[in-house]
Amino acid sequence: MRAAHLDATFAALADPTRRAILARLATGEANVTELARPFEMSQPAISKHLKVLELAGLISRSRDAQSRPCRIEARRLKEAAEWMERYRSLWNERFDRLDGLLEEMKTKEKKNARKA
Amino acid sequence: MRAAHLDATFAALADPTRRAILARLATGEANVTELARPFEMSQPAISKHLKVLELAGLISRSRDAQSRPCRIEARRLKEAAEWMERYRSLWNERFDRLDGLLEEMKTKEKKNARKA
DNA sequence: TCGTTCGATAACTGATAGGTTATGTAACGC
DNA sequence: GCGTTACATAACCTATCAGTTATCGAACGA
Repeated sequence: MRAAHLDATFAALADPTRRAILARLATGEANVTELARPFEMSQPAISKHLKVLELAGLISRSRDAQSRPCRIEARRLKEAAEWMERYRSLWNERFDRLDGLLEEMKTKEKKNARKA
Repeated sequence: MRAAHLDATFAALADPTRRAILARLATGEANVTELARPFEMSQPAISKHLKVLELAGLISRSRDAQSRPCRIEARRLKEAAEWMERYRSLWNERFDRLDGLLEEMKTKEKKNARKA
Protein backbone atom coordinates (compact mmCIF):
# COMPACT_ATOMS: atom_id res chain seq x y z
CA MET A 1 0.00 0.00 0.00
CA ARG A 2 1.92 3.03 -1.24
CA ALA A 3 1.56 6.46 0.33
CA ALA A 4 0.39 7.98 -2.95
CA HIS A 5 -2.56 5.59 -2.92
CA LEU A 6 -3.54 6.70 0.54
CA ASP A 7 -3.14 10.33 -0.48
CA ALA A 8 -5.52 9.87 -3.40
CA THR A 9 -7.97 7.68 -1.49
CA PHE A 10 -8.34 9.99 1.50
CA ALA A 11 -8.46 13.08 -0.72
CA ALA A 12 -11.26 11.48 -2.73
CA LEU A 13 -13.14 10.56 0.44
CA ALA A 14 -12.84 14.10 1.79
CA ASP A 15 -15.69 15.35 -0.40
CA PRO A 16 -19.31 14.71 0.63
CA THR A 17 -20.54 14.48 -2.95
CA ARG A 18 -18.03 11.76 -3.70
CA ARG A 19 -18.88 9.88 -0.50
CA ALA A 20 -22.55 10.03 -1.49
CA ILE A 21 -21.69 8.67 -4.93
CA LEU A 22 -19.83 5.78 -3.34
CA ALA A 23 -22.76 5.12 -1.03
CA ARG A 24 -25.02 4.97 -4.05
CA LEU A 25 -22.66 2.66 -5.92
CA ALA A 26 -22.47 0.34 -2.94
CA THR A 27 -26.05 -0.61 -3.80
CA GLY A 28 -25.08 -1.47 -7.36
CA GLU A 29 -23.85 -0.12 -10.67
CA ALA A 30 -25.17 3.18 -11.99
CA ASN A 31 -24.44 5.40 -14.95
CA VAL A 32 -23.47 9.06 -14.83
CA THR A 33 -26.97 10.44 -15.34
CA GLU A 34 -28.35 8.32 -12.53
CA LEU A 35 -25.50 9.34 -10.26
CA ALA A 36 -25.96 13.02 -11.07
CA ARG A 37 -29.71 13.07 -10.46
CA PRO A 38 -29.72 13.57 -6.65
CA PHE A 39 -27.34 16.52 -6.78
CA GLU A 40 -27.98 20.17 -7.48
CA MET A 41 -24.89 20.34 -9.57
CA SER A 42 -24.05 20.37 -13.26
CA GLN A 43 -23.30 17.14 -15.08
CA PRO A 44 -19.66 18.16 -15.79
CA ALA A 45 -19.16 18.63 -12.06
CA ILE A 46 -20.28 15.05 -11.47
CA SER A 47 -18.04 13.85 -14.28
CA LYS A 48 -15.12 15.53 -12.52
CA HIS A 49 -15.97 13.84 -9.24
CA LEU A 50 -16.15 10.51 -11.03
CA LYS A 51 -12.76 11.13 -12.56
CA VAL A 52 -11.31 11.81 -9.11
CA LEU A 53 -12.86 8.60 -7.82
CA GLU A 54 -11.59 6.67 -10.83
CA LEU A 55 -8.04 8.03 -10.57
CA ALA A 56 -8.07 7.09 -6.90
CA GLY A 57 -9.09 3.57 -7.94
CA LEU A 58 -12.30 3.76 -5.92
CA ILE A 59 -14.52 3.13 -8.94
CA SER A 60 -14.16 1.64 -12.39
CA ARG A 61 -16.14 2.42 -15.52
CA SER A 62 -17.22 0.28 -18.41
CA ARG A 63 -19.26 1.01 -21.48
CA ASP A 64 -22.77 0.03 -22.45
CA ALA A 65 -23.87 1.85 -25.59
CA GLN A 66 -23.87 5.58 -24.76
CA SER A 67 -23.96 4.80 -21.09
CA ARG A 68 -20.88 4.54 -18.84
CA PRO A 69 -21.87 2.33 -15.91
CA CYS A 70 -19.78 2.93 -12.79
CA ARG A 71 -18.91 0.30 -10.26
CA ILE A 72 -17.39 0.66 -6.83
CA GLU A 73 -14.00 -1.00 -6.33
CA ALA A 74 -13.19 -2.39 -2.92
CA ARG A 75 -9.41 -2.56 -3.05
CA ARG A 76 -8.39 0.99 -2.13
CA LEU A 77 -11.14 1.23 0.43
CA LYS A 78 -9.77 -1.90 1.99
CA GLU A 79 -6.25 -0.50 2.00
CA ALA A 80 -7.44 2.69 3.67
CA ALA A 81 -9.36 0.69 6.24
CA GLU A 82 -6.26 -1.40 6.90
CA TRP A 83 -4.26 1.79 7.43
CA MET A 84 -6.82 2.91 9.99
CA GLU A 85 -6.59 -0.43 11.73
CA ARG A 86 -3.18 0.60 13.02
CA TYR A 87 -4.98 3.06 15.27
CA ARG A 88 -7.77 0.83 16.43
CA SER A 89 -6.05 0.22 19.74
CA LEU A 90 -6.39 3.93 20.47
CA TRP A 91 -10.14 3.71 20.78
CA ASN A 92 -10.42 0.09 21.77
CA GLU A 93 -11.74 -0.07 25.29
CA ARG A 94 -9.82 -3.17 26.20
CA PHE A 95 -6.62 -1.42 25.22
CA ASP A 96 -7.64 1.58 27.27
CA ARG A 97 -7.93 -0.64 30.30
CA LEU A 98 -4.58 -2.24 29.50
CA ASP A 99 -3.17 1.23 29.11
CA GLY A 100 -4.48 2.18 32.53
CA LEU A 101 -2.99 -0.98 33.94
CA LEU A 102 0.40 -0.20 32.48
CA GLU A 103 0.16 3.30 33.89
CA GLU A 104 -0.62 1.84 37.27
CA MET A 105 2.33 -0.53 37.05
CA LYS A 106 4.67 2.31 36.21
CA THR A 107 3.43 4.28 39.23
CA LYS A 108 3.98 1.32 41.52
CA GLU A 109 7.44 0.84 40.07
CA LYS A 110 8.32 4.40 40.93
CA LYS A 111 7.01 3.93 44.46
CA ASN A 112 9.08 0.79 44.83
CA ALA A 113 12.10 2.57 43.44
CA ARG A 114 11.62 5.30 46.01
CA LYS A 115 11.26 2.71 48.78
CA ALA A 116 14.44 0.96 47.71
CA MET B 1 -20.92 11.68 12.97
CA ARG B 2 -21.54 14.76 10.85
CA ALA B 3 -20.40 15.02 7.24
CA ALA B 4 -18.26 18.05 8.01
CA HIS B 5 -16.28 15.94 10.46
CA LEU B 6 -15.62 13.32 7.84
CA ASP B 7 -14.63 16.03 5.35
CA ALA B 8 -12.05 17.45 7.75
CA THR B 9 -10.82 14.05 8.90
CA PHE B 10 -10.27 12.59 5.45
CA ALA B 11 -8.77 15.85 4.16
CA ALA B 12 -6.31 15.84 7.06
CA LEU B 13 -5.43 12.20 6.41
CA ALA B 14 -4.81 12.89 2.71
CA ASP B 15 -1.37 14.35 3.43
CA PRO B 16 1.62 12.04 4.01
CA THR B 17 3.31 14.49 6.39
CA ARG B 18 0.21 14.58 8.57
CA ARG B 19 -0.14 10.79 8.51
CA ALA B 20 3.50 10.52 9.58
CA ILE B 21 2.86 12.95 12.41
CA LEU B 22 -0.07 10.85 13.58
CA ALA B 23 2.05 7.72 13.37
CA ARG B 24 4.63 9.38 15.56
CA LEU B 25 2.01 10.56 18.04
CA ALA B 26 0.57 7.07 18.25
CA THR B 27 3.75 6.16 20.13
CA GLY B 28 3.22 8.97 22.64
CA GLU B 29 3.07 12.71 23.13
CA ALA B 30 5.58 14.98 21.41
CA ASN B 31 6.14 18.70 21.08
CA VAL B 32 6.39 20.68 17.85
CA THR B 33 10.18 20.62 17.63
CA GLU B 34 10.29 16.86 18.07
CA LEU B 35 7.58 16.40 15.49
CA ALA B 36 9.34 18.68 13.00
CA ARG B 37 12.73 16.99 13.31
CA PRO B 38 12.22 14.11 10.83
CA PHE B 39 10.98 16.40 8.06
CA GLU B 40 12.90 18.51 5.59
CA MET B 41 10.43 21.27 6.02
CA SER B 42 10.32 24.58 7.87
CA GLN B 43 8.90 24.79 11.37
CA PRO B 44 5.98 27.00 10.27
CA ALA B 45 4.99 24.34 7.76
CA ILE B 46 4.78 21.79 10.56
CA SER B 47 2.82 24.24 12.69
CA LYS B 48 0.34 24.55 9.84
CA HIS B 49 -0.02 20.79 9.55
CA LEU B 50 -0.59 20.59 13.28
CA LYS B 51 -3.28 23.22 13.03
CA VAL B 52 -5.03 21.20 10.33
CA LEU B 53 -4.86 18.10 12.50
CA GLU B 54 -6.11 20.03 15.51
CA LEU B 55 -9.03 21.61 13.63
CA ALA B 56 -9.96 18.15 12.39
CA GLY B 57 -9.96 16.98 16.00
CA LEU B 58 -7.27 14.40 15.31
CA ILE B 59 -4.88 15.85 17.89
CA SER B 60 -5.08 18.07 20.94
CA ARG B 61 -2.46 20.37 22.38
CA SER B 62 -1.62 21.33 25.92
CA ARG B 63 1.07 23.56 27.38
CA ASP B 64 4.18 22.77 29.32
CA ALA B 65 6.37 25.88 29.74
CA GLN B 66 7.41 27.01 26.21
CA SER B 67 6.59 23.60 24.86
CA ARG B 68 3.23 22.60 23.31
CA PRO B 69 2.95 18.82 23.66
CA CYS B 70 0.63 17.24 21.08
CA ARG B 71 -1.46 14.20 21.69
CA ILE B 72 -3.36 12.04 19.23
CA GLU B 73 -7.14 11.91 19.72
CA ALA B 74 -8.94 8.71 18.82
CA ARG B 75 -12.47 9.93 18.36
CA ARG B 76 -12.46 11.23 14.79
CA LEU B 77 -10.28 8.36 13.67
CA LYS B 78 -12.83 6.02 15.14
CA GLU B 79 -15.67 7.80 13.36
CA ALA B 80 -13.83 7.60 10.05
CA ALA B 81 -13.13 3.91 10.61
CA GLU B 82 -16.80 3.36 11.40
CA TRP B 83 -17.74 5.09 8.17
CA MET B 84 -15.45 2.72 6.29
CA GLU B 85 -17.03 -0.23 8.04
CA ARG B 86 -20.10 0.31 5.89
CA TYR B 87 -18.05 -0.93 2.95
CA ARG B 88 -16.35 -3.84 4.63
CA SER B 89 -18.74 -6.28 3.00
CA LEU B 90 -17.40 -5.20 -0.38
CA TRP B 91 -14.02 -6.74 0.25
CA ASN B 92 -15.05 -9.42 2.68
CA GLU B 93 -14.60 -12.75 0.98
CA ARG B 94 -17.33 -14.45 2.92
CA PHE B 95 -19.76 -11.80 1.77
CA ASP B 96 -18.61 -12.25 -1.79
CA ARG B 97 -19.55 -15.89 -1.54
CA LEU B 98 -22.83 -14.92 0.07
CA ASP B 99 -23.37 -12.43 -2.72
CA GLY B 100 -22.83 -15.15 -5.27
CA LEU B 101 -25.26 -17.32 -3.38
CA LEU B 102 -27.92 -14.62 -3.38
CA GLU B 103 -27.39 -14.12 -7.09
CA GLU B 104 -27.89 -17.83 -7.59
CA MET B 105 -31.05 -17.79 -5.51
CA LYS B 106 -32.49 -14.91 -7.50
CA THR B 107 -31.84 -16.79 -10.73
CA LYS B 108 -33.57 -19.87 -9.39
CA GLU B 109 -36.49 -17.74 -8.26
CA LYS B 110 -36.92 -16.41 -11.76
CA LYS B 111 -36.81 -19.90 -13.15
CA ASN B 112 -39.46 -20.95 -10.67
CA ALA B 113 -41.56 -17.93 -11.53
CA ARG B 114 -41.36 -18.88 -15.16
CA LYS B 115 -42.33 -22.41 -14.30
CA ALA B 116 -45.34 -21.26 -12.29
C1' DT C 1 17.32 41.93 32.56
C1' DC C 2 18.84 39.79 28.49
C1' DG C 3 19.67 36.29 25.32
C1' DT C 4 17.68 31.87 23.88
C1' DT C 5 14.41 28.57 22.81
C1' DC C 6 9.73 27.14 21.40
C1' DG C 7 6.27 28.05 18.66
C1' DA C 8 2.65 31.00 16.37
C1' DT C 9 1.50 34.44 12.93
C1' DA C 10 1.77 37.37 8.75
C1' DA C 11 2.48 38.05 4.04
C1' DC C 12 3.54 36.14 -0.11
C1' DT C 13 3.65 32.51 -3.99
C1' DG C 14 2.43 28.75 -7.15
C1' DA C 15 -0.45 24.85 -7.63
C1' DT C 16 -4.74 22.48 -7.19
C1' DA C 17 -9.79 21.92 -6.15
C1' DG C 18 -14.36 22.52 -7.23
C1' DG C 19 -17.57 24.75 -9.52
C1' DT C 20 -19.45 27.12 -13.84
C1' DT C 21 -20.89 27.53 -19.16
C1' DA C 22 -20.05 26.24 -23.74
C1' DT C 23 -18.81 22.86 -26.86
C1' DG C 24 -17.39 18.35 -28.73
C1' DT C 25 -18.18 13.36 -29.57
C1' DA C 26 -20.04 8.75 -29.82
C1' DA C 27 -23.87 5.81 -30.16
C1' DC C 28 -28.76 5.22 -30.39
C1' DG C 29 -33.73 5.57 -32.47
C1' DC C 30 -36.23 6.82 -36.35
C1' DG D 1 -28.85 10.93 -42.46
C1' DC D 2 -30.58 13.54 -38.37
C1' DG D 3 -32.02 14.83 -34.05
C1' DT D 4 -31.33 13.10 -29.33
C1' DT D 5 -29.20 11.18 -25.47
C1' DA D 6 -25.12 10.34 -22.56
C1' DC D 7 -21.02 11.82 -21.37
C1' DA D 8 -16.36 14.13 -21.80
C1' DT D 9 -13.53 18.09 -22.50
C1' DA D 10 -12.10 22.96 -22.65
C1' DA D 11 -11.73 27.36 -20.79
C1' DC D 12 -12.47 30.05 -17.10
C1' DC D 13 -13.04 31.74 -12.14
C1' DT D 14 -12.46 31.84 -7.19
C1' DA D 15 -10.97 29.79 -3.04
C1' DT D 16 -7.98 26.99 -0.60
C1' DC D 17 -3.53 24.44 0.12
C1' DA D 18 1.12 23.74 1.01
C1' DG D 19 5.10 25.70 1.19
C1' DT D 20 8.38 29.76 1.92
C1' DT D 21 10.81 33.81 4.75
C1' DA D 22 10.48 37.18 8.17
C1' DT D 23 8.78 38.50 12.46
C1' DC D 24 6.57 38.37 16.85
C1' DG D 25 5.54 36.69 21.65
C1' DA D 26 6.00 34.07 25.75
C1' DA D 27 8.57 31.66 28.99
C1' DC D 28 12.81 29.85 30.58
C1' DG D 29 17.72 30.16 32.37
C1' DA D 30 21.74 32.64 33.80
